[in-house]
Amino acid sequence: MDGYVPSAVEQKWQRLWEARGTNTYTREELENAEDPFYNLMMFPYPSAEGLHVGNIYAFTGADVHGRYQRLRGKTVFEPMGFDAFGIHSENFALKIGTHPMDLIPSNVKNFTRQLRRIGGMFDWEHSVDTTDPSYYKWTQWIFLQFFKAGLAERKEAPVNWCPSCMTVLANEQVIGGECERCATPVEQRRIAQWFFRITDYAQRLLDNLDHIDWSDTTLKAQKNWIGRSTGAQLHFPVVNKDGAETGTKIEVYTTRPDTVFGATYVVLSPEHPLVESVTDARRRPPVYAYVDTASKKDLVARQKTDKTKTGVSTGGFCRNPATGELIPIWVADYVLMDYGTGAIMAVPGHDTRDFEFAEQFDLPILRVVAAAGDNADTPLEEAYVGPGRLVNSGDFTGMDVAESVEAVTDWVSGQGWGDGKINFRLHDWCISRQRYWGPPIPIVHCEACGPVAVPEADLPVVLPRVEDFKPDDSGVSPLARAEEWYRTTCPECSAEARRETDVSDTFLDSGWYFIRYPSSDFDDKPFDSAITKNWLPVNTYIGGNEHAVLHLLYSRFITMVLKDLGHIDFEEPYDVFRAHGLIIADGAKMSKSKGNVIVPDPIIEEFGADTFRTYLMFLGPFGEGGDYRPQGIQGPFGFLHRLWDTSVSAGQGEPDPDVERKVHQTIRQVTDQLPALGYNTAIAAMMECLNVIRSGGRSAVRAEIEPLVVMIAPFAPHMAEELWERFGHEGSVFDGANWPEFDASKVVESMAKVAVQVNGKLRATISVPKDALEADVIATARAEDNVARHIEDKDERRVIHVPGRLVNFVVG
RNA sequence: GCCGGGGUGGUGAAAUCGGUAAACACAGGGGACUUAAAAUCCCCCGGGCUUCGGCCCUUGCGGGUUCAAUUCCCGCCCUCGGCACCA
Repeated sequence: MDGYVPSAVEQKWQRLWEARGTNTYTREELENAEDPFYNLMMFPYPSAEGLHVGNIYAFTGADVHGRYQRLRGKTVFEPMGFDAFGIHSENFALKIGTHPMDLIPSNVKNFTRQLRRIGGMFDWEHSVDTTDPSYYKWTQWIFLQFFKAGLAERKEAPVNWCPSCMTVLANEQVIGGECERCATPVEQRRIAQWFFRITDYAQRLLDNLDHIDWSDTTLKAQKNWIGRSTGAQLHFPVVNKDGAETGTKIEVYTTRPDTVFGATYVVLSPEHPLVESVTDARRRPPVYAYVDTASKKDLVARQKTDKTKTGVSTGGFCRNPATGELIPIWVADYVLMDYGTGAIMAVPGHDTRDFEFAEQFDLPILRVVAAAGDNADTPLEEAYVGPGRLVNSGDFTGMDVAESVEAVTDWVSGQGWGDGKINFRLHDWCISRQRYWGPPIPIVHCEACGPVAVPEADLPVVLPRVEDFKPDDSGVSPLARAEEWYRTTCPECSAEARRETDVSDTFLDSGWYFIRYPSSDFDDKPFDSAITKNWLPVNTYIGGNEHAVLHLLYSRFITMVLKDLGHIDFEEPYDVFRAHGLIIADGAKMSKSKGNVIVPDPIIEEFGADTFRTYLMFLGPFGEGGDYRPQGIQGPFGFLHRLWDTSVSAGQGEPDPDVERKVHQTIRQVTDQLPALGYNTAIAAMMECLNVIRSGGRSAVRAEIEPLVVMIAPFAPHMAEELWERFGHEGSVFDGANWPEFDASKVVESMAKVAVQVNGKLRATISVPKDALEADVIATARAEDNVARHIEDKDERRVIHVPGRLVNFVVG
């Protein structure tokens, strides 16, 4: 008998798959595919280190799903590509002094080699590389569709700026107000940037969450991120020194319009346009100084919540429209310009932030909500935000807060100084990056015509190879130094003009790649409509929850817009999304600094890809991740060896009835668990089954072992192919609906094991016929020595019988 | 602070429409086979007590509901991930 040699089997089948085109499709095959199943996984960023275990874990879990669908007879399209633009590649390239245009291709090559080695069912004929001009040509095309539809606009926005690195920093690169690399204090700068108007779609992005089948945690993350809140927008009239209205009104947004009677001051954000006009002449120096300081702070420090509140009085006043009283106007950086109207009515009695601020600056705190047991004069030790009744609130005094929001809003809008309003936390999507390594934004700036779209026929706007791509003090992209590149003529008036020198965000690259995959061989269009119709939306998308918000939200948004513009006929890109867990080592996230990074190549070398895949799927629930322990791989390794030995030595003949029952039970369980991504328990069930088949050293007949070979195929595809061939089948196990069926009549047990308890404590276990009468089961249970001992001399109060599970005697 | 996971043997974990807690596997121990080793097969493996029949305790902690709670309810603690003054 020949033994299992993983490397030989794996090389053989990887060669055969490639030669036969087992996993690749031609254009005609994609057009005509029957029962198509688009199995998508999040494409990787091809780092210089190569694939890490986390990647392999995610891809294997997704590949298992695709292979299972294929064994069920679906035509499964499972593409793989590379998300290779962006700041990570660029910083790494700068660090090692290699140009990203040289670095990325070699990383991609290495990734491809590793990906082939783990035995994924990837269609390499339909790969994408976001840095390839043939791909980003269409990323630019998408930008143009947004631009033409009025969904892309240029406006000033603050960014983090490190004066030492001379670069724009992302929020996560600012640690404690300092640059993560050089510890220089970070400043804020205002730069004109391109935005996509995702907030126009906020409500739809939220509503659709109700009818897509996604992991619950992901849905919740999206919901929170969109952050819909209902409230009201109120106007507070500004008054002059004599108390007369100036005609200017401060718009505030509040979710608690019912507490307006308790608004004892108003706060403007430092960036608010009314700051200047409401400030009293004598208060200008401190107010301007405060605004100046606030604008210099980096964006992260600006939003820190644990610092003590700062602010400055403007000396100006406005009228609380509910009480008619004059209240002061302050400026404070705890009010953010980007949310609501950039101004708030402060209700210190019932908002913790306002309370804190009022204490700090000795502003009046008024109670307008009383909890049960409190009255209008009960002093407030802290802001009260709970339920209760309105007090000190004019005609509304006495009303329950549960109804008061609506009632006050109605009153306010009747009075004409406000209206109900819905707000979203979601901001417009800033897609500009003042960086080099990304697709140039396809816009030409012309003195006369303003920003003009590059004609689609002129795409792609190729990113030029510039050797000096280091960012500098200008705060604009390194492309702004490539004069021969950016100088051009206006597509509309032919005057001298200048190209946009910002590149776009990588989330734009990854926002539509799944649409490109099946059409990746078309040069003349981003996607073919017939193929797109046949394959999209994606059936199952598997990826990490770290992308629960941004990537998934942006790709939903792009899909929605493409639908509205008539390019596609669906608006949600992924029917099913499942988040996988994180793989950790020694109870901690893998990281170089901890020295617990698992390098996959030597493991595959030693045990083979099939064992590695099976182990990764076995070590914990796929949705939750697990702890990688090097020794644990012995389990699946031994299991696959035993499965091999059992298969190659299997004889002909009738299956043993007990073994056959176990096999059918196993088919049922695995068929149940695989589509639900219950991989670890499915593998355990197969191990258990093999243990029964081999128990006492018995050898199997083929009918007993063959279903197991097919069921292990998603996990150990190479080995399954080899054994399938040795069983005498033609071609690949994955060509055809070869998944085994279980026979319900062969699953049932004739005897049931029943637990016998006395007062809930286990006293015996009995075996009774499955269809035994209740009276007989109870009689058998009562007759057990150890049961009889515990119930004699006692009152029997109740007997509980759960058929097939237990009998419980309640005595006392 | 808020949102979302999660806390079960020496270890990774299973079992959550309430019904025998610890399946499967790793590590460990014992045995069979072998000249030997590997492989394979069999047995033990949460803690304590035991007259070897069993008994008691045990799913982060404290309460509760129930004949019965890892599972449901209330109040805590710890931990991981995400968000962070969102008015």
